[in-house]
Amino acid sequence: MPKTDHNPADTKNDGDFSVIFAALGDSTRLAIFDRLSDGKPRSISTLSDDADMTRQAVTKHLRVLEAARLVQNHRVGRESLYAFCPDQLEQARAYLDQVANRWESALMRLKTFVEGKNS
Amino acid sequence: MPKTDHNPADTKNDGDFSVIFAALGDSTRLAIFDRLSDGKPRSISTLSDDADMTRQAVTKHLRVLEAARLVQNHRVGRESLYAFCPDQLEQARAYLDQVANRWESALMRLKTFVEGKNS
DNA sequence: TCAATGCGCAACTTTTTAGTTGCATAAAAG
DNA sequence: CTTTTATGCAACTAAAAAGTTGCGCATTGA
Repeated sequence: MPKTDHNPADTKNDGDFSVIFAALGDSTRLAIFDRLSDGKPRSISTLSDDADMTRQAVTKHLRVLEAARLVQNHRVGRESLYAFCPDQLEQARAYLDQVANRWESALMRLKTFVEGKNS
Repeated sequence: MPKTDHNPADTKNDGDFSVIFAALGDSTRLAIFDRLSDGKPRSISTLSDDADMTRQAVTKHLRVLEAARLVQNHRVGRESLYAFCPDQLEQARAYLDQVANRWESALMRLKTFVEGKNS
């Protein structure tokens, strides 16, 4: 019932990417990430100003983004600045490209198959 | 505190994309989506075989993917077949490209600025 | 016809996530 | 030195997500 067996390298293969997508899968977090993509680091207070929720809530969202390594944090003085971090974005893009390519290949095979039958 | 005001077109702008990412933000769903990218539609039972959870749980995941329009469903006989659906994948890719481009532009501006100071 | 297969629906439990409030502390600004 | 600003931590509530079980029904195949 569960599985034939459990290949350890199997489930962790895409589990990595799902963390990135999960982090982006909340409109508040996506808005923050989007906003930080202009390269300017911002403090928690600044990011909270347009967020119609408490600063604490925003803090939690920022930590989710940080845990997914989509943003980086460094403290300067009394402020905690969050900055865009491009690495995982690239990972996500590469993964989606891979999936899209697999789909394209499937389309091509189908096309070839159909054409073969018609000729 | 909450906000200066609430621009109606503002929050819904990326809320659309967050639905896609949320759907992919679960390792079970991402694995299913990944698997279907080979173009072959599969039944719920088939997809449940490698999922180490109940068929009902898989069904729920499939409906989340369907609601995000990442997969399509059509029933044939007693089987409910789920098939890959490329449209929203393209949307997600386009969005990530856009963010990446904004980041690149920011980098370029910074580079130009620094070079300007050094000369 | 009868058993097996594939699903759907509904009710339910468990776990996570989102968000809040209250309080304490460090840094800046006056 | 006092006040304001920016943050952190902890405990808490509320709501959504993940997953289960039980049952009933339609399709398929023997």
